[in-house]
Amino acid sequence: MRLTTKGRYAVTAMLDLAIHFDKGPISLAGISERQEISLSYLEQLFTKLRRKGLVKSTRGPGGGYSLSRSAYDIAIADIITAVDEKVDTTRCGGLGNCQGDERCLTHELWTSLSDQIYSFLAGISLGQLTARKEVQERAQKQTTNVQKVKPDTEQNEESGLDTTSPGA
Amino acid sequence: MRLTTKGRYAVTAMLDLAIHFDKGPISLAGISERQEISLSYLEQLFTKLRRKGLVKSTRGPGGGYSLSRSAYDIAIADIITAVDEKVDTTRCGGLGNCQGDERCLTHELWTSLSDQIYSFLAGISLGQLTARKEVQERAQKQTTNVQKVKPDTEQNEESGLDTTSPGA
DNA sequence: TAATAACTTAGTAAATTACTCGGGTAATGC
DNA sequence: GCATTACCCGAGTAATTTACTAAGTTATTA
Repeated sequence: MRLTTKGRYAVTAMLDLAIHFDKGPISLAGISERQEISLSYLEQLFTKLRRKGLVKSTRGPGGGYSLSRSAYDIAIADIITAVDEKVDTTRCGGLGNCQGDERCLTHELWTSLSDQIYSFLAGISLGQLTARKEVQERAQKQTTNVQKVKPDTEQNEESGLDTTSPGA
Repeated sequence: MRLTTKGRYAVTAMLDLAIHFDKGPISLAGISERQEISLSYLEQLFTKLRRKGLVKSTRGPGGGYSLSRSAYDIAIADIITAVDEKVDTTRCGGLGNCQGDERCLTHELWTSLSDQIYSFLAGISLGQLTARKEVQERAQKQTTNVQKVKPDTEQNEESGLDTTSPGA
């Protein structure tokens, strides 16, 4: 299976969306800040996620993205296949032409591994993840961290430079 | 987890070794022909496999490699970790510093996925694979195919050029 | 001592990944 | 209605990794 940072970023971003579901559309700029993912890269990922029907978008000021259905109806496998195209560990892409026209010695091994991974990721939903305690705690922390770095909305750049710095 | 053709080649080569275990040391040249893997690349892989103690080598004519222990005591996971270094799907390599010093939102998800994959591959031995019917059949075919291509041992290059060619 | 085959190191083309850049376009609020 | 916000889209690109080659050296056997 193709498991790269692309898939990881996509899942992280979708989880951010699921966590802030109650706050209306979530801007990519916000996700970018909280999860430290480049905005342009997020745009690419969300184009795919939208085309696969996992999210819907709202344009204009106050706009952003939201989940197209319940977080409990979106499996991690859905997200990864949406951005990574295929979940497959074989060389031949499951076609069985790994060695000339024939299957290679280990063809069946990789197909059953692929099945295994897919089942695992298909069995976990975004909703389940949001319910986990460590996820909630970390999400809380991320929100306050971002607020600390950007006190208001970067209107006056020197506002944070007091003598009593929050420091350590 | 890092699952590339490198790991796949290593498993295929080791399986070839396990299948021809009874024929004494197996040369990399033979594996290269049967499995269609570049000889130099095999040499690199077997350097790692030897250092990890999975195979032992015999130098000189008639030499080659053989499994260092029973094929039933070598798990697929052993082979892949030997050549790919790590079985891990996290970005941080399991260190937990995926986002600054902290863990990212999805850290635990990837660690449990990694565990899942590892367990699967640790539960399958080379010996189990050799026992499978389709593997045996395919191995048989590979041997005869190679013999057809190289009738004797390429001593006289023109020997195959008869008027009654074997053709289709 | 000549052939064989393991061993070793260095390098490299091709592919992929993870981005950036620059320009759109639709919706909203003043 | 016009500025702003934020989605939308495609092309390009630096860095990394993969898969592989080249060119040797060392050990063993006949």
